[in-house]
Amino acid sequence: MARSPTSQRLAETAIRLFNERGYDETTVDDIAARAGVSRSTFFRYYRSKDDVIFPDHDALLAKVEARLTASTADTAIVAVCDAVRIVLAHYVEDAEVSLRRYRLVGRVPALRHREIASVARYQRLFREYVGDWLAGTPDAALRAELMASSVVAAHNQVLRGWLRAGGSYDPFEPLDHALQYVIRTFRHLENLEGPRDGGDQVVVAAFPRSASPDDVMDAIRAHLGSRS
Amino acid sequence: MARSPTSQRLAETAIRLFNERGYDETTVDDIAARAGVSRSTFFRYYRSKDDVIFPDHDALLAKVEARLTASTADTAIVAVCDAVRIVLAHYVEDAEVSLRRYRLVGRVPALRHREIASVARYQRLFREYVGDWLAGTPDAALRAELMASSVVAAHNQVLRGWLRAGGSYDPFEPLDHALQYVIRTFRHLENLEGPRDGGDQVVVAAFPRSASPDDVMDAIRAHLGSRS
DNA sequence: AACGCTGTGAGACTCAGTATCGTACGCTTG
DNA sequence: CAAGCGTACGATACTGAGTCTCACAGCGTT
Repeated sequence: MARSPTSQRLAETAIRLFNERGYDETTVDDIAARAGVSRSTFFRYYRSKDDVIFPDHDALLAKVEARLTASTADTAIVAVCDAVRIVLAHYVEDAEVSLRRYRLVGRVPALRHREIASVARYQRLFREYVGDWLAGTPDAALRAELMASSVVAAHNQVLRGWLRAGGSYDPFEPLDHALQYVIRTFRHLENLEGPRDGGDQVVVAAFPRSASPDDVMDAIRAHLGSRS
Repeated sequence: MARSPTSQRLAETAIRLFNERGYDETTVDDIAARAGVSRSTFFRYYRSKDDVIFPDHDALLAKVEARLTASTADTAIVAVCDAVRIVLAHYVEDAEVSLRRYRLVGRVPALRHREIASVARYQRLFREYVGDWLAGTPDAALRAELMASSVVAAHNQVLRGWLRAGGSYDPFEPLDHALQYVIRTFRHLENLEGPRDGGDQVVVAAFPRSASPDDVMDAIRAHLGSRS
């Protein structure tokens, strides 16, 4: 958290060298030497070579968790959508670093794995939160998994687009747009008793005046998603 | 694919040693020695130490891809749901190995990362497939990402449950159940012009006879997912 | 001046992963 | 039978990540 000037310089040197020579071609010795410190010092600040690219993910995860537990949203899915903004905000905050890292990660499989692994931690956090919220309802675990993965997917999609575009616009509008999809998609799932149980379900229907009964039946069949 | 007896013995020895002493405490030398071969031979069959736990993932991915391109489903989401069965089938096929690996992966972060990374490859494959299918429609990339991640999430949820239960039941029924959720949830998204555009949309509504106009309005508001 | 604390450097060590060379075995082909 | 040939394996050396231990310098306290 409290980044010392030394660790700062190490991170900057590392990114620069990775971009110049490539990740695999840069040794920790190179980074340390160029930053004017010893190899020991590097590993004192960063537990591994790739840590220097992905710093404070733990801190960010903690922030997200705090936001979740403090949430006053009336729905789990809304709370999670709200929390995921923190993540995007973090990327936008230092866009420079995010962009450099994005280009790097795209070229180095090892870093891509690392990135994917940290995303999975957010998804897990969300899954557990939603799972607790839905506890006791039917298919709670399944719906929690679906909601969490969808929120993360929406976030990733928006983030990737923004990074590909070189961070040239405000990504929060598309994020809201994407999260609307998710919220609208899962609201009904959240209030549902079960997939086949119409319990206290409320559904809205609108047909063109010209629709024949057969048209209506076809539409209903399509919406029920009858399997082959 | 064509597993030689030597590679087979190496894999078995490795899993046994990992369970006995732990993953980090077992060196490649240990595995090779116990299997009666040299270190060189180990790396001839497996590119890395963790490869011995996750073999033929490439082959499985190819099978899934083949199934996708050969699919005759009338909807992208249905095709993907169909394809994901292959993955589950693969785990079920040698349940013994899957279960041992599951227990191991749960304890070793490095292996968990590896697992997550390979899951991400399926998700990416699905995303690209759905993206091609939806190409040209509004929010194609976003919807593709959501569908792909949901199918994968449903699969993972079912698989984890099955593994936790020690593989004691047939997981395809819960998988169908979960995929029904996904299909029913995303059908309407697939046919949608856009989130706000009611174009040729058909919606079904049902209210209890006792519902007042206000009840109806509240329900509609809730379903529209109006934000804070 | 003795003490402790903190940040740093130095060096040894383990182990994963790569590359190279040598060699034994079994196979065909003349 | 012998000469050649490919495949599988062993042996060895090397690079580099990551861990650990010790030493030392600076700096403030009492």
